Amino acid sequence: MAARSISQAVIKRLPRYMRFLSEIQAEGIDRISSKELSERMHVTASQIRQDLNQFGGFGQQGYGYNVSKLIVEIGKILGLDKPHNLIVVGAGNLGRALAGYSNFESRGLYIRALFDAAPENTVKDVRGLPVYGMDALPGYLATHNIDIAVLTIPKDNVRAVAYRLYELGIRGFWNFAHIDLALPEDAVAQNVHLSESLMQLTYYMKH
Amino acid sequence: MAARSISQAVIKRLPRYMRFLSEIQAEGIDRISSKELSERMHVTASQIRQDLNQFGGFGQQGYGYNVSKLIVEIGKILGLDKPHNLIVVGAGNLGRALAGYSNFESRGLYIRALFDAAPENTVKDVRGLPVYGMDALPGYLATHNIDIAVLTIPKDNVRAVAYRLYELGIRGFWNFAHIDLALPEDAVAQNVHLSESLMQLTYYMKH
DNA sequence: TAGATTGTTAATCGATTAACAATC
DNA sequence: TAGATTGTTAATCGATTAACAATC
Repeated sequence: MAARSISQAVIKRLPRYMRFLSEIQAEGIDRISSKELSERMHVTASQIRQDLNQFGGFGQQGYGYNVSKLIVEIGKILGLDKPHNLIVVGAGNLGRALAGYSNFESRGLYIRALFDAAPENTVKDVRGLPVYGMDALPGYLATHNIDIAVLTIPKDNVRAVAYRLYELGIRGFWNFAHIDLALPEDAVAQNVHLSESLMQLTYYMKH
Repeated sequence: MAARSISQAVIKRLPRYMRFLSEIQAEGIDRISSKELSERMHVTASQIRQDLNQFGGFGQQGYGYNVSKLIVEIGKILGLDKPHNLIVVGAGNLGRALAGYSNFESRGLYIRALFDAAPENTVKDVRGLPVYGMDALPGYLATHNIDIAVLTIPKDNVRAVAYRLYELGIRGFWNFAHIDLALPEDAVAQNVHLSESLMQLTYYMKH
């Protein structure tokens, strides 16, 4: 489908289109023009058309875009047309918070289990999900089709754990430790730096 | 200090400079050239010099940059030269996870209390922080110098709660609900959309 | 058909990189 | 002083916006 070299700016915007289109769909609207969408999203209509056309002509002249179709198409682009199975490594508050996001499932993203160095410390389970010790990882990954690991463990352990998971076949890493995780070519890491977001807030409060 | 209209791209990078410089400082290094820093951060030396010079000449020809000084200067730009007091509204897993980030304090960001619609459900407290009911907000904010609210409550309540907090004097909002929070001119919201980050990951896994 | 709105090219704007004179 | 590296201007690159012909 998508030609090589779609800019990162466009890819960042795609999930945002998804969110707004889902809201619009939930309102029972099934047709929208780039102009209407641009007003809701506070971007230019030109940008919307330009972005979507990187992937193909999803609209229709004189009509606009079909909301349901667009959701499906953007979903395909984002790799959401097939389900993903995830594990959370690190069952602290953050790991449990992410495991509890039930709305991931509406996008085909299923969190299947949590792993923790001290699973016995986990007082309450999250949505009935199992919590295992780290030594259970090889066995679990050998028998379950997991493709993404959510890393919510302390910074110092991340590289080692990620490498171990890579060896066990995981190729997608959603990393919340305060480190830029670098991995072999065939793996992908998305590093989330929450504190950097907070510092942007303090910047804008000052200026 | 900073002239108007520093680009958003630069502001996003500033906290990242902070993180790397702190690491470098922790290694006992107190002097670094833009070239060395660029190799660590995987950006161009040109960009580093260009970015820093938007705010003033922090370096010295033939020498480079003093790490400690640079940390202080970027801290000033980011508004971290004065402490910020925060409350977390929504004491679920995510709220408790953020309240537990002890390393915010090294940047002068102090989480002082949590608030929740059902505070009695909070089994374990976080680092000894108090958890209050929502009706305690006016009294608490009248007697404590809080300037940032961390919103970790369900999407449907966010706008109403944010407006209430705004009326009680809060001007900084770090919002984790799946919504773009819009506020009056004199307030600032930083919206964190975790699921959008996950969808970027699935995109890159597919392509 | 006339009106609306896309797809797409061209123009503009902004951000990044390169280059080098200034200077420590 | 000579060497190193910044600060800063100029060149390049890329992303956004404007405009309009194509077409539903």
